[in-house]
Amino acid sequence: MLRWAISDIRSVSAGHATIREGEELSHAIVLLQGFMCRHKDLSEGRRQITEIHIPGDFVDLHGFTLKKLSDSVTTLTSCRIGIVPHERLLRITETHPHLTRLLWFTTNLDAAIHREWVLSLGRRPAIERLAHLFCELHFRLTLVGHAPPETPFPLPLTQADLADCLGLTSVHVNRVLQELRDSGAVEFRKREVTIRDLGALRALAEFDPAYLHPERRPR
Amino acid sequence: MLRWAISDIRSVSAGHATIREGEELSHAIVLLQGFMCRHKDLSEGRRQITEIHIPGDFVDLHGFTLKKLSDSVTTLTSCRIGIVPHERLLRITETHPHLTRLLWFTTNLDAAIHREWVLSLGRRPAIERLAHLFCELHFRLTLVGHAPPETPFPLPLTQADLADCLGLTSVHVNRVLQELRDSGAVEFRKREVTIRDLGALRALAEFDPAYLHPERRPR
DNA sequence: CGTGCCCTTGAGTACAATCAACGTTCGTGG
DNA sequence: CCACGAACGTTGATTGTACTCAAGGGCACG
Repeated sequence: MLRWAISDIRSVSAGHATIREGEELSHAIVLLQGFMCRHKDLSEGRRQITEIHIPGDFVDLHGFTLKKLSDSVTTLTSCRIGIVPHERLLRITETHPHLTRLLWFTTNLDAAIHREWVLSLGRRPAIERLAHLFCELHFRLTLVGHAPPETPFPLPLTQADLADCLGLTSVHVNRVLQELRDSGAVEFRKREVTIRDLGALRALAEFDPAYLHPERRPR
Repeated sequence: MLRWAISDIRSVSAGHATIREGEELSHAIVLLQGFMCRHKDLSEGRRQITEIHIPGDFVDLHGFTLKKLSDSVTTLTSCRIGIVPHERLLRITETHPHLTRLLWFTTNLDAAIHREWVLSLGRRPAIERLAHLFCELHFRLTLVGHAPPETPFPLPLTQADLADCLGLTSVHVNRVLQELRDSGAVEFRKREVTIRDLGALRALAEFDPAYLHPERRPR
């Protein structure tokens, strides 16, 4: 059913600004392969990433009702994306209430992730922020089968990207990453995360996956 | 139509935890009068407010698809709230696609506000965060006719509440508030905001109301 | 085998936190 | 009506987390 909604599949290269803030949208994008991020930019090069997208995510489904985004979407790696015309989404809302609620659910999930990030940025110190981000991505990747348990999983972000997720500088991320490595909880090297002690990592981050609503996911 | 969805109207006193994290929901709440906030809590009393709700807001519409919230909702003042059973929302999604998209839109608006907060918390210094929050609330209150232009408008938060919105301590909020007052842009006293120079305030905050999508609001 | 991107380290600084005390306002009950 | 207590706001002194600036190293890719 959702497969039917995809009108086209495309490849996009890494570092490509797929959607720019303020653009008028006529279709939505499902990420099929690769990593993307949503971000907002301020003067003087200040940049804040608002979400990391992994395969399976709709990256701009909220654009179906908003029509214009107030943030941008950029590829972190080369990606394969599915194009879903708003017109087909409109038809789904007219004829498939259940599917509509499912789509609505996925945007609400994004919002729940945003709120967790607000909490991190507002109230967690740098080391907990990093730990929490690793927990979140590990959990989400596991849900879609992209993080084999107990092995390193790919996370194609630079330390500067991590800094833009966490409201830090890359210099500080570098130091905190070393702290995490020394603590034995988790390592991040060459765009790969190796979790050494998941329990310790989650405890440090006060990570509770409930906000990701794994029990209500389709498929 | 939305009026019909409300099964009951209730009064709630100030400081009342209306919804607690993890509760199973069977109805949604529209705020008719008063102020509420959504927040998440961490160990050792750390608290982060994730959104301020004003009259007209659905405070937990995302709970319709998520069923369990990962945050709590608390009244800031005494409030009048409308109860909207999920069962009626379900019926709306089955029979009124347009209205469904409208409800979906409002939850996407919440997410857009969350993203702006992520940006503030991650990349704006304290004074800009405060300025931006005042801009946001002024703009939203104006949209629903609760902030007469050019006069003080009520904002029933303590400095500690502001701190919990902005990821600061109340001590620091106090100092930054004085700075803002001295700058001539805005004053906050006795739970009232007086904007002295809206242009300067918005410039300081780099406030662009586009993310609030005023053009797509119903009513 | 350079050139650019990313990571690492060091030294000095600043913004915001903590700790602590005191002031103000307001509601309540004696 | 005044006395008291609680909640909120203000101020000062000190500390610490994270930033800035700066320089150097590793590595991949052309």
